[in-house]
Amino acid sequence: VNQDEYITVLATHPFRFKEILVYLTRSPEECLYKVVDNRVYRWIKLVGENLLLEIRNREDQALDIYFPDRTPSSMACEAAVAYVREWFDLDTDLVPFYGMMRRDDLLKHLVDCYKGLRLVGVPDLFEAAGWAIIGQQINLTFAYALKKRLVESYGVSLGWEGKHLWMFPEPEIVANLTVQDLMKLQFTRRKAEYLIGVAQKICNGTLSKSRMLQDLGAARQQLMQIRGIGPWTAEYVLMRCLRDHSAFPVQDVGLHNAIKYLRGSATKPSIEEVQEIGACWGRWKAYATFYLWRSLINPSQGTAT
DNA sequence: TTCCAGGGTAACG
DNA sequence: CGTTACCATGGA
Repeated sequence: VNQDEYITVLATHPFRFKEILVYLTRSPEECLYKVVDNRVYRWIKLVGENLLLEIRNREDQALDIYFPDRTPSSMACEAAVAYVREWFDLDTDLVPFYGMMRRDDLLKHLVDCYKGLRLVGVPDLFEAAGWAIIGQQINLTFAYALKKRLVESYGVSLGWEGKHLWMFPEPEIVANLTVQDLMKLQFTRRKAEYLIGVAQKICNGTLSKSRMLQDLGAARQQLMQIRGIGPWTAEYVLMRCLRDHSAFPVQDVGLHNAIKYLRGSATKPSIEEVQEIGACWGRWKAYATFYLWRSLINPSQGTAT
């Protein structure tokens, strides 16, 4: 391909890129990708080089990937396609998920609102685990601020057409930081220790995405044994990085709030209630959770009126 | 001012 | 063992 050419990637039906864009643009503080005129820009790391992607909608059921930075090799093109398919979960058949939603008292109102929305992933393991650790216990505003400081302090910035975008720091860099380095960015001592610890495990090969993908049950066990990774963080990584659609972060406050709003309730559900509700979602717990997160962006939709 | 945030650990009793 | 304090800041 040359710079004016592109690759078309098909998605299973139904697919709505617009819904993905709503999720991608939920925070103006996001620093790892940019959305301009309904096009998504982000650098991805390949074997020996970085590649800028521009992702555009194409009719209803497909995306076009452009390469504004340079003409990639055919191998790089394949990697880009694989990345986009994984990032936006283009290959999942959502029909059975919608069947489940329509039978579910809580979710049935959301099917028509968000039809075609995919579970947006975080394909890079360190980015996924790091983001989860950063997000523990603090509000999303502060979480995005912490991530931005980390990225702009220890990540790499790459430019194009006068603009620039950051890449999440390499685990090799973070593994060699001190707790004090991260505390300067307003990480708590604990958060700093957790993040550095996970970076070290990824560096020395103890923690590997490809190995965890071979056995998701074993992956859950391994994640939970890591200091700083409890049940919520383990399920979060399974859900967004390892693409386990049955992963279920029961402790998630966002999930609790979404259930509260949809029920028109004054109080959040107990953990036991969330377990009970989630039991009806079968192998789609992660997808159901993601759709409920989506409902928090525009809380007016989906509620009984 | 107080309380809660997309939790988890360590120190209690 | 179950329970509690603590983190560290922003927003409601």
